[in-house]
Amino acid sequence: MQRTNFGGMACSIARTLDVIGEPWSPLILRDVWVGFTRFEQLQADLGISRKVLTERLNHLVEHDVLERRPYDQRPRYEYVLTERGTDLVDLLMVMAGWGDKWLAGEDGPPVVYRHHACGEISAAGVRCTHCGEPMHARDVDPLPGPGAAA
Amino acid sequence: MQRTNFGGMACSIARTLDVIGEPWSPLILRDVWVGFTRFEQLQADLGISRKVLTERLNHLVEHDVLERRPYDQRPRYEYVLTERGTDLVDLLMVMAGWGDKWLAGEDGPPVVYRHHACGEISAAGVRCTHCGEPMHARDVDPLPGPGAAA
DNA sequence: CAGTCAGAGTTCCCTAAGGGAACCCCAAGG
DNA sequence: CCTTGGGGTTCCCTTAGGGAACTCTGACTG
Repeated sequence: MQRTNFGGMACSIARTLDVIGEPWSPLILRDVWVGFTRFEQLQADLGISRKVLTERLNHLVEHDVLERRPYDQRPRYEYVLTERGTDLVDLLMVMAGWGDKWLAGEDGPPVVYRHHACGEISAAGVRCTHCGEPMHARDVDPLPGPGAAA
Repeated sequence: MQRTNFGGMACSIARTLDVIGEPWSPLILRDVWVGFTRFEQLQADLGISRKVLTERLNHLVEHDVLERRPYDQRPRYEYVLTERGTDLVDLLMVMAGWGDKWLAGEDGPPVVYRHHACGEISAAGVRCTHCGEPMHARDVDPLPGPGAAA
């Protein structure tokens, strides 16, 4: 194998990258999320090579992140987020937040997010699912888990 | 250019990918985070080609995610997270959470995280920085921001 | 003080993956 | 029955990743 396969590593980050770590995959998910769900739309919006788009879509469908389904009597298909894929949008929002904070420059962020619950333009923050307090790099200790390598 | 450059897109996700979207980059950051900070350590732990490791480290240093600094009188260097880099660990924790949830299988997660604030084994969750309520794919509307393309 | 050693890269060759353009297939519609 | 448009395939070319060998540098070692 030429490109190293991360899927077999005993690391959930590596395994996640095996699913969505290839170039373009997160942008494809972003587009599907915001409503560009068809092959031609994705190709036009992203400017991606059709060959690579085909490969990525197949990969994402195989890994149950997207579902391919017909939207017409004719052989026309759209791609929609599965439950797994919908969960990945959390990751996209955190990515967008980092880019907004560190890379947006003078003009400010190109896209903002209105949160339905409070109605405000806001951003995604990371918190502990147990106690609800902020959870950042220095706030945790990584420890071997049950699935650790023998 | 052969590999498409995402940095010029009016999208913070694309811009973030321009910084850490290449293969191996997130795993390098993970390793630096948990304490593998030197060239030889990274190479041995990841099994990455030395050539590619050199390229990735330079790229991450250029983008101010890592800092290269000497740790000896001899020409020996270690890589440490900058403030930008430390912020990126949020992203890694969300990635790990997704992998734990969807890819860990029977054995459970290979690594778990103990949160200092509450002392519990926990996970990273995404919440609105404004109101503190959960913030997922269906909870937001993306809208054009001040830095939107003309 | 020549020889060795370890860390931190470079260099080179080979293969595979991305870019781009052209081509193909199929079902409707005119 | 010819065109149109969505959704891909195919082909060729270039570049990026893998892997192994090589280099450079400042200690240590006898």
